[in-house]
Amino acid sequence: MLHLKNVYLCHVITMNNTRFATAVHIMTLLAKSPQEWLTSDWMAGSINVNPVIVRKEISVLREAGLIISRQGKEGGSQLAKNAELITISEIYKAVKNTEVLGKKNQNPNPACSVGKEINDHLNTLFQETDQLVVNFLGNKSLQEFSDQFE
Amino acid sequence: MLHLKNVYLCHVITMNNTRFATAVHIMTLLAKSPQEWLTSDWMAGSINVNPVIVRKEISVLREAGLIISRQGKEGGSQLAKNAELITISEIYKAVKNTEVLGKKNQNPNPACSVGKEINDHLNTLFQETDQLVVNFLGNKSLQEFSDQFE
DNA sequence: CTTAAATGTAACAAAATTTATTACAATTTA
DNA sequence: TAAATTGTAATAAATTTTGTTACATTTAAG
Repeated sequence: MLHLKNVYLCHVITMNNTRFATAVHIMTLLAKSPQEWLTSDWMAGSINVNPVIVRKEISVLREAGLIISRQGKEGGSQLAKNAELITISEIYKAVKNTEVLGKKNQNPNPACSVGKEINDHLNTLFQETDQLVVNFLGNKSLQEFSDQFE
Repeated sequence: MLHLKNVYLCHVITMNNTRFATAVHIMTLLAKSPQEWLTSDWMAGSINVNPVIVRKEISVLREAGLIISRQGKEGGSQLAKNAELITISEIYKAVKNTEVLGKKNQNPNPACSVGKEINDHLNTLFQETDQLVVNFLGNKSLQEFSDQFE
């Protein structure tokens, strides 16, 4: 039997979370009120999550160049560019932190011919799948998405 | 000795981000040794995870009709059909229990026009994306995948 | 008949990740 | 100066994922 002692090294942040849904919600709110400076507290009330969660996600979207913010009284956030010019894939790429097919096992057995190569082949498959999703979302604009709402 | 009927209920395998990777690893091992009965302990040694994790995943793959198992001494698992006839999407669908774009927020504010509709529109987007991935993986056979290994 | 090796799976424990909360400095307007 | 807000660190709570133990059951072989 080929049994290695298990080593717990996995610190990969995964995507079993609401970050994409939260980010799309934020971006839709901003797209619906392009002239206003929406506050994190107000957006948190629409999403129904803690305002600090919203501020953290805004921080990520801002670093991706999708949002601008201003501090202080009368502060808030706006889209950095027209919603026609923002694709859903930009939002996805900003918040994405794992591949769509999940994570790989960390220490497959190198003494086994399958264990030795599996992660190389899974990497190829996972990356191709990610690219497919990015291309798909790249054809959808934030404007189109937000236009669906009444 | 009590002879209780051994009923295997409550199959809830919780969300597992390495589940697809583990399942593909198992299926590749089986595809590489089509006439052997591989044991869960041996496969666990190749993947380098706990044997019970492997048995749980085998149970799911068996229910999906992809694997057959036999118990007792000399027991183990085999593919239920030729690797040419198994697609990667079948493996994906068997183990998948979340959408590729993640989770949705559970209680967006129904008093907000965006909060009220967001999950309907996200559902459409998430389902379309899932279908895209399934179609992509449906064009790849297990045989092709395992043929990549030396 | 007995023993050994394997599956099947429940129950529980541990680890990792995600989400929420608290606190407060800094910024900005009035 | 006061009020409202962002930005972020630190930490706690909740949830999910992964691992472990235990043991009934099944099967082959001596």
